Amino acid sequence: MTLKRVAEDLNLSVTTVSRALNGYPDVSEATREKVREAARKVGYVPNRLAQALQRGTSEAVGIILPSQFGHFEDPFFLELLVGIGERLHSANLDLVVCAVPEGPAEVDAYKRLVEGRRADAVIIARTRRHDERIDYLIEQGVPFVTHGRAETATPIAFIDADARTAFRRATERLIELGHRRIALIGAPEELFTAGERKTGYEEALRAAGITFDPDLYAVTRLNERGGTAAAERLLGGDKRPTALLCANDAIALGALRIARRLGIAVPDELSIVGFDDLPMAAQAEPPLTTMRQDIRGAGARLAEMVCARLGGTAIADLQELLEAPLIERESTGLASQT
Amino acid sequence: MTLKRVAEDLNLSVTTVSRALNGYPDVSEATREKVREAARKVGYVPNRLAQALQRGTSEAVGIILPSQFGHFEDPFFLELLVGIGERLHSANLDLVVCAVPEGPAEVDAYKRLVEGRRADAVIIARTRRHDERIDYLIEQGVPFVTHGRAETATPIAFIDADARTAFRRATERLIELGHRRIALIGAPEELFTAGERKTGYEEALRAAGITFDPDLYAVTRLNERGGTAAAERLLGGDKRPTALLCANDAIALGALRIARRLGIAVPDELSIVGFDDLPMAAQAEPPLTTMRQDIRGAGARLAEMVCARLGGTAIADLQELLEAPLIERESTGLASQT
DNA sequence: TACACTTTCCAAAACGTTTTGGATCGCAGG
DNA sequence: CCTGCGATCCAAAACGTTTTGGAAAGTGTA
Repeated sequence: MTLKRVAEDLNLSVTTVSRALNGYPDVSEATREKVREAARKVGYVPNRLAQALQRGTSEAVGIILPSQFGHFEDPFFLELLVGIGERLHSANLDLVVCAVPEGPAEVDAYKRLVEGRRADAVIIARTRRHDERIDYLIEQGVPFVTHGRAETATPIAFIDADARTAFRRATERLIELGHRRIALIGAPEELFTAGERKTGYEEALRAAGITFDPDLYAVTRLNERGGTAAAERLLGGDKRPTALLCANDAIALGALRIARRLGIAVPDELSIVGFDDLPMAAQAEPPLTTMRQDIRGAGARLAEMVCARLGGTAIADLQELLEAPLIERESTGLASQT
Repeated sequence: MTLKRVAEDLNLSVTTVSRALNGYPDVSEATREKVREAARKVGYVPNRLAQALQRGTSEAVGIILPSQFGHFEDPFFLELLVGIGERLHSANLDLVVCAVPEGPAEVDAYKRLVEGRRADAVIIARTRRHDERIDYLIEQGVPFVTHGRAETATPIAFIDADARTAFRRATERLIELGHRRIALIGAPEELFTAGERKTGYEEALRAAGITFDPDLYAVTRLNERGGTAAAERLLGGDKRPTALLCANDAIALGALRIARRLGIAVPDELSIVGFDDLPMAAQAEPPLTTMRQDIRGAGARLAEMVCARLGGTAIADLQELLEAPLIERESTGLASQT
């Protein structure tokens, strides 16, 4: 059902019908009502493509889903996606998703998205320190917002958890509990957030006069399997840490499993801290101490920010750092006296 | 950069440029090369919206993400999404995702998608026995494929795990191991697959001359929390089952947790079986016996099917039932003699 | 009566493609 | 010289909308 057909039925011009439906003031209330009624009755729905073509915008935002993140172990992305999707939907924007293997294909996918005018703006998640996707978008002048920061020449619109502060506080708390040998299982170093987490951890150590021990630092992928691997290495050695700070709840849960397998009591012999506060964290055995991040909320905010960006809001007004408070449960406790 | 600009640069008509790029035979090889070269040099990318409008197709398929499924506990959807997305991307189709709360908003979202010509076809996941989304799409004549079957008047294109056979086999195996009191934690009954699973279970019981005991049947949501709740009920009673068949790995993991909390040894006192074979299943303590389902593969196949459907393949040729083989690990064993 | 101003409507252009239905030219065959 | 034909090219219409720049009719004012 097209505008033309509705217009013919009513013996009006398409112009008038269009303007009636779009709330222009130059159509009488009587005809506006007639038009609304007729449109409703025949089930008229505007053709998105025609609208988009005419307006020169596609009313859609794109996001790339690196397939690697699709894995079960990493529920982060779906949660973010739902947050973004819901909010965009209520703003009457479509969300175009491309799943591509991580690597050069990613930038290509963004290219197809923006150069084919399929999306007015894009969202980037899991930013890397030096991110070609961001470089490309800046160069092209495409509006975008990111979840996570990056090292860029010009400022970008982002939302991010303040992982540095969170990790500093968590480390301070562990020190307060008497821990001295605190290990960090960090994220892959190309991720911007990896540096933040490590910095926060180091700041707290330094403030307490503890020197950073490279043997107490491991890097691994952000999933449970990564956690088990790293924990095996760290806990298998002779200078075993008394506390384990994990980049992720998934990693922390993996570490918890290893501790159990090795017969290390948590929290009596080993304290473990995660990040994210997944629902599973509270149900772990013992319930996991972690830093809370509202991922779905961040997704919703990201969607709002992308709308704002499209509406012309300045980048400087679209940079948000979210607190990630420490939720103390039962996986942390006083350091053992050994 | 538009077709017109390219044409002007070359002193050709837009017609010729268009036809040159699209491989029509009525343009000389010499001009075709010139056009290709010029287009490449100025970075011409066709405007998807204009193409879509003209062709009357949007080159996109839609999928609705019920927000409820976005939850961390249920990684199913993301995996499916990645499978679908990758394959569609390589077929040069866009994937438009809407996240909406489950309920009437779902059908509305599909309406917006198809009536606004935003998608040529749609994919439905987690089908319900009586599914308004499907009814609507059939009525509208919109091509669609589903993950999961449904009770419909006319046949539909679907892909689904053969949960009935899988659950029958699993139950048979438990009976073979000496179990008599086998409980089932099923999915919410409005889901089509819930009935399939229960039927398979009942078939095996009947064949072994065991009568179905309603006290050994619980229904719960398909996530870990659902599993803990249902297991608490089933294991707390006096006529405790010796085996637990779960609709889901997530549920099974929840049940495992409850067994541990109640001090019930797995598998010595209680056998537990899941479904999906999430990566986590193999790493559970003890490693979970489960039925394997390749969700990402199903997603890819779903994408192929939707392409086939758009290409005119008959519905009858697009109905696939996938085997879900039993993977025996250490959460199952001989029935205890109590 | 003429003028200006409002209100209400509309024809036509535009967005960037694809496709239809020729038009033009050169050349071979009669 | 005319006809027919293949090889190239192109103008214009079409897809469904929004927007521009009026036009027509009504209303009050001088």
